[in-house]
Amino acid sequence: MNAPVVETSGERTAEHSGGADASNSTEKRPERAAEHQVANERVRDALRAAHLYYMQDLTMEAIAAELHTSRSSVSRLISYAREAGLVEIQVKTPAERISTALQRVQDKHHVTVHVVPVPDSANEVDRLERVAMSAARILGQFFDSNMTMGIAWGSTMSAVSRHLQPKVTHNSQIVQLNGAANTRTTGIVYASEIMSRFGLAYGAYVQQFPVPAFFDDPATKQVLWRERSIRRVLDIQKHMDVALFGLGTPNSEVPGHVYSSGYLDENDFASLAASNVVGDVATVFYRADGSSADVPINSRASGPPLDQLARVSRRVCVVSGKSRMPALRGALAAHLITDLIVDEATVHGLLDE
Amino acid sequence: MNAPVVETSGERTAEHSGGADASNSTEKRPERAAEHQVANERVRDALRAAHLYYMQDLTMEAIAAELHTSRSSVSRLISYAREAGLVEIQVKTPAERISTALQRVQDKHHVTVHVVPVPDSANEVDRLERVAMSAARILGQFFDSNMTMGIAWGSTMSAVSRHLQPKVTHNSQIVQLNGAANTRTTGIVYASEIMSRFGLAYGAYVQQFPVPAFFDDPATKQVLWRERSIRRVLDIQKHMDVALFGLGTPNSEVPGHVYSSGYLDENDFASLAASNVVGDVATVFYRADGSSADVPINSRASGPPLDQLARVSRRVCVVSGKSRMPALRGALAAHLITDLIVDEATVHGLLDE
DNA sequence: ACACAGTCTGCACGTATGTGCAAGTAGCTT
DNA sequence: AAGCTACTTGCACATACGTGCAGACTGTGT
Repeated sequence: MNAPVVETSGERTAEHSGGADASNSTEKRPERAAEHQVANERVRDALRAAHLYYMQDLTMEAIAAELHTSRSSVSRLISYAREAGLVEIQVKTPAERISTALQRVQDKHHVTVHVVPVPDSANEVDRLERVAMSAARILGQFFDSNMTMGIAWGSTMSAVSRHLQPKVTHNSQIVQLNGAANTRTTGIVYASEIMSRFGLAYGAYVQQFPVPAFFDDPATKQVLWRERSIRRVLDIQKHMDVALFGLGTPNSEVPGHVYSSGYLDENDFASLAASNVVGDVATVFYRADGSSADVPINSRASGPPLDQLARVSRRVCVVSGKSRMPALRGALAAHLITDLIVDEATVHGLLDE
Repeated sequence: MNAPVVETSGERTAEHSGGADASNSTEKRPERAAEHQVANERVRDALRAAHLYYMQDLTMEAIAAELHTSRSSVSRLISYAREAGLVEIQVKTPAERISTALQRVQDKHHVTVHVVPVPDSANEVDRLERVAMSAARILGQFFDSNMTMGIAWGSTMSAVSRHLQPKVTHNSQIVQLNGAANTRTTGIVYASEIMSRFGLAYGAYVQQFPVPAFFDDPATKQVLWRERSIRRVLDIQKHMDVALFGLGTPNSEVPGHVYSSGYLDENDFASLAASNVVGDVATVFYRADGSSADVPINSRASGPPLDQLARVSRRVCVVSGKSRMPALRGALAAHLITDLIVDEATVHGLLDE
């Protein structure tokens, strides 16, 4: 009932041991019940151990004595508690520690900036990895029971998905914002993997969106968008509470997934250049001033129009690397972002205006 | 500007090193500024270290390299970050883990119960200490900027105050709910110490309440209550956002402070017995059914009437030890509590109804 | 009943973190 | 400028924690 479910065809990622699996769901078979009981006790003990450890500052040795077990088991219980999201750790930045320059940026764009410290020496890959890890942990604060989160999968989201902190939620769902298929693959495996990880971490239903990232013919999109199965997903997208996305940029050394995997051809790139495009969110392109109207490719894009996106109440953007700065400025201009998770160096670039 | 301030006469507790002190506040002397700068940098580094440690899972060794310092300094920075409340750790209990019996109690009394695990073998003193520690950490979630918290000091509150987790708040205040003076001492030192610790932990202003715990003559109270200086405090009490209190009980092996320190004489005890009193909150007594009308001593008590208390939006009660069970039942009957922090054994007793 | 696979446990060891101490540093006083 | 105090730093050691491994245990299939 609470296990994550992946709808629509698509491979299911192999899961880590211990996770409840929704498949084979003949319910209430006796072993299942016993298994459930055992898992329950484990959670019980983990919760108790975590409480004693984090709230009462006991050492694991002392906790072991109280639980009549070994210290190493306690260590494992507490690890489990953390992994299962029973323990939540936040680092809070007091308001007065925010530089006035950053404050000005925040006020101007109505955005909350979460700065991720990364040494200047780090390469782009490490940088992304670390921003993604921080983002994954911050995200838990934005998502809760009864909510819908839309995800614009891509290389940044893939990194985020690999570091998600589990959190128990009920009646929540994850919806894919843009299609994944291209001329070479159906893209479903890649996108599905990302989506599944989100679903698994939050115990949320996953709504996939089985369409190409870009249509060849806008008319096809128009037609398909009238299908009820597709409209159902579009409708969920329209009502999402949180949108999570990275930024694509045509000029990065580490180009977004969309720019490097056969989604676009030479004509397309020429067209983007002609329209002065600086970036995209979920396959929808925009210019430096934030405008996205009259960019030809957008009529073939599978992602939500930017003005629709801007109506979502929380819009979380994860950005790493200075090469995405133009894209970031454009996204801010378009008011696409309410919460920005970004590495230190990129923020500094942003402040020089 | 943000330093805690203790108003009204009363000794100031010696503070730990490093704490900003509000005394001698000739502002903007150059050393102060320099000192401030240094403290600022420390917070900056601590924040960064904490971020790298808790959000990015780096080892202290790695963080030391990034910060160009030694591993031991990083260890100290992270300790500092925790002590200063820059890091917040919560252990969350998923809803489905709450037993149905407890759920019933919660629903019946409109109360959220926070169960503190304590081994049955623990003695009353340890028990109190551990409940207090948990309470202190949970409390941070209830109190924030622009809020007023009322505190009914006593032995439980004293224990809580010793374990408070600092949290940065602005424009918040702590108000004392009942007087402290008795026939033997002014009680100010003891109460002031508790209050100060709260003020220090949250950076809140402290409003003391310099009256006796119990008046000899109700008329004196009536008169004093008309004084503007007193009415100012009473007014603050009336508008508090959070009330925090323990429970007194006449029949405990570890009696509440109020019962053991010369606040009451033999006649008083006889009177309490005659009225079938089972407990008190902030010097105001009540019976098993929660009623407090016509308990003679209440007209001489310095704490807020219970019906006034019950109008506060969040009312946090900390209880440890089965001996307080009758007092707890009474307090629940009187709807005095919205959040109950209590040890496991006592909860179990509560469930047997 | 037996063998097998999967899981859990405690031990022993290795790694990571906490802390007393001596030396160093900065600001203040004389 | 010297001397003082209060504080910070890194080292070396002490403690606490994480984890591979072998044995115990549980449930399953033959």
